[in-house]
Amino acid sequence: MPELPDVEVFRRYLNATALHKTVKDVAVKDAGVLRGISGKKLKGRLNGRSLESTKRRGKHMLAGLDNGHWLTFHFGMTGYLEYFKVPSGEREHDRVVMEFRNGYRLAFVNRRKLGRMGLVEDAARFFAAHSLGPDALDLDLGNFEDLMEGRRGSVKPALMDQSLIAGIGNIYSDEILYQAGVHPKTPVGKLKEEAVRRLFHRMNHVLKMAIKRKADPDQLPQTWLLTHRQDGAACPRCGGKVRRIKISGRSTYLCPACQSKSGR
DNA sequence: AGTACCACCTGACGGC
DNA sequence: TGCCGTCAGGTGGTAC
Repeated sequence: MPELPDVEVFRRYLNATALHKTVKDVAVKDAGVLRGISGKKLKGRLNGRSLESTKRRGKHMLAGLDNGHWLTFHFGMTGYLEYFKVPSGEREHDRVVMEFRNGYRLAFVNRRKLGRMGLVEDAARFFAAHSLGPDALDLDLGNFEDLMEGRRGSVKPALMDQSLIAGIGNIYSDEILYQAGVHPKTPVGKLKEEAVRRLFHRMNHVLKMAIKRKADPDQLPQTWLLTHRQDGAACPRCGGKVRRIKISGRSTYLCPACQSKSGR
């Protein structure tokens, strides 16, 4: 699930729920998701503190504590946040749960344990340690053109390279390429100037629209490829067949009729 | 520099 | 029904 739009939705969710509340206790249900800190230490550092702000870069989210330190979240493929007072039923995938003095809890939920949480003093150093490039939504056309300039491989791996541009994953890279009419295997160097511009504009459009629709696939336009990710499905634009191919082991969906390798 | 593959995890689904 | 392989939107490390 979590690419840039999803993480942005989580960030706004935390802003709307768990800010400015004093932490009473922290339950680390699975220390395996922690990085760089033990469960005991995390607990000690959070108790009595509160979350005062949030920031996001790509798929990473940080929550600023009232002592200047940062709680870090990465959601992996199945992570999300949930704020609640009374647990409804079994909560077997909660990995870390913070409890506040008001009786509410914020759970870091992660079915597959591919997500990560940590605590750092320096946000910039954290981003650097993960080799994160600029956030996809912080770029202007000139930045984007500069990043593509001199890039060697195919365009899809470039869009997904977090050290180049942070935030775009498998799903949204396919969507951006589809809307721009560019084949995912097109070498970046072969993209016409006009195609690079289209990619930039579609990137912004897709990410912003997805955030607006809460990154909920059910609310995303039926004209998008996203809602037709199935081999043999009808392309919403031309009625041709959507195909699934593999690019470095990841499923890639495209409409071969709409997406040309020449980059047009 | 860029790509492919594996590992890390759990669960859903289709075929037999 | 049970078993098996495959697939799923994440990253990090290694090998080429």
